[in-house]
Amino acid sequence: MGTAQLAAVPEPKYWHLRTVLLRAIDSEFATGQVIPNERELSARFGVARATLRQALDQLELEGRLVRRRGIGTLVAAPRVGVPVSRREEGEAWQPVDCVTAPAADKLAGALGVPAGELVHTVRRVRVEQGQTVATESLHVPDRSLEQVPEIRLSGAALTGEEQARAVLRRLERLTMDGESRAVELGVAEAEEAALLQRPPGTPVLVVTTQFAAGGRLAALAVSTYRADTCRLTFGETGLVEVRPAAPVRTAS
Amino acid sequence: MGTAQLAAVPEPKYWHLRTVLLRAIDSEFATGQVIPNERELSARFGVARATLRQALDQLELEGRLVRRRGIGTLVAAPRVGVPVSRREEGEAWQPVDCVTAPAADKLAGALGVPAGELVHTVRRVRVEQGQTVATESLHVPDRSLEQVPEIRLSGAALTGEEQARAVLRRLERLTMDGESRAVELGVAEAEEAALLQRPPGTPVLVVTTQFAAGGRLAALAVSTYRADTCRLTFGETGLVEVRPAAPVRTAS
DNA sequence: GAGTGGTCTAGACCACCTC
DNA sequence: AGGTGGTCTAGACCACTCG
Repeated sequence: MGTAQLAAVPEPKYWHLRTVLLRAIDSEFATGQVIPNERELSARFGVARATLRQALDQLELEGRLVRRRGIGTLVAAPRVGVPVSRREEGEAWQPVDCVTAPAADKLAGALGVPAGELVHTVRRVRVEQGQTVATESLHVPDRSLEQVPEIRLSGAALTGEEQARAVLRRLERLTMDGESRAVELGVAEAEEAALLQRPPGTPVLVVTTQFAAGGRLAALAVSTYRADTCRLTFGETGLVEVRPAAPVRTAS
Repeated sequence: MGTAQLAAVPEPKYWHLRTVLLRAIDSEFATGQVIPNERELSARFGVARATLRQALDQLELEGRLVRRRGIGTLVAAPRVGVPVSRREEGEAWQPVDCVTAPAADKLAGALGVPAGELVHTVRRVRVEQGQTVATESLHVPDRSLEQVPEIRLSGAALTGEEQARAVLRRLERLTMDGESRAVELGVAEAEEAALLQRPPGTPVLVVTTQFAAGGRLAALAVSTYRADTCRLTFGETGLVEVRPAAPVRTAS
């Protein structure tokens, strides 16, 4: 008779380890507390250090652990809820600099303008609770600002940050029809990783926002949020205070 | 792909490898094409297989590669845009089953009802282009449906799927005030991973949706989307087509 | 059976931090 | 100096897929 053996295969050691460690940090450790070091844990569980690290990698991806070189591995704080919308974001984002240059092919295609068109790219960072949680490149074709009077402060050369503020102020005067967003998983490359104070390869949530004005694409923002510390929130804020602290698994 | 030199420098080998491989799959390989196997690549680049795998891990996390045991490593197709909203989702989700049980502490807390309250949990999967891209647990406290007449089809016992459809139909008749969403990174555990046809530990985008009716939380949905293949889209759909990406070719 | 990716080991050295 | 996590090696065996 057909004996269907589905669970005949034992689960990998690193996955079992993850489960054990997850229970441990949920019950025996407090946020911010340092857990035993990797060499001790691997000895205690009787596995190679690489195997233990595989389990820690998982928990770090889930935002449950933070590893600090030279320090140790800490239990992570719950993720911060970060509202994603143009409202009430004014204070959250800090302009860093701005470059104005002809658009490369790829960027021009994404903006729907001819290659070589002049585009302002504003770089901003978002700081939440004293920590940089996101960086953004906001691309604004110069033609989008044609109707908006230019802002001239002085004859002196503007710093990058001043240029950024000038572009943002002009953009604010545009009446926007709406926004369209996409969210996907990515990794931070060198420059972004540095701004986020994380090593290259750090997982990030990439939010692409299209701003429409006059039925056309007026600007494009590419924001990258630290996936380990951020929970992006959308829609009516403060609808219900309830927050599912941990992912809710079915209670069968 | 060419045998590139590894610059002996500050950045880790695996990160440099990732860059080299990324350029290669962008320029020399088509979607769906199998790249050389790990042992050959590690030999060609003069690194240990584990190091090469670290680079492939990154590219897989970015959704650029797909690894299939026994087959090889393939260049992934661009991510699918998946609209996230209650509109036009009717067809996308397929009910699987439904369990009705008293809420455990954690779930009750998330729903804002007393522990032990009767809660319907509808399990659904979302199929896009023939592939399961998401699973969802939709939690509906029975008290939310009090005002909606129960649907009685027969005296016979209903299958899980029939129960699910019944709950969904009743839920549809509620007038909703709005929805509030959060998106964060997670990993799929055993059951979810199986539904998504992926191994445990697979990165997923977890979307938590709160449905409000009458100023109260009427239902809570926890949806997990495959992070490797999905790009979640919000807001006005079809505003402008987003997708800078790279030239897409397909292997025959 | 041959080839693939997945897991695991037991080391080694490095970069970073604190004392 | 001593401890931590980060990187890297050179193997080994396993699970899966295919011809």
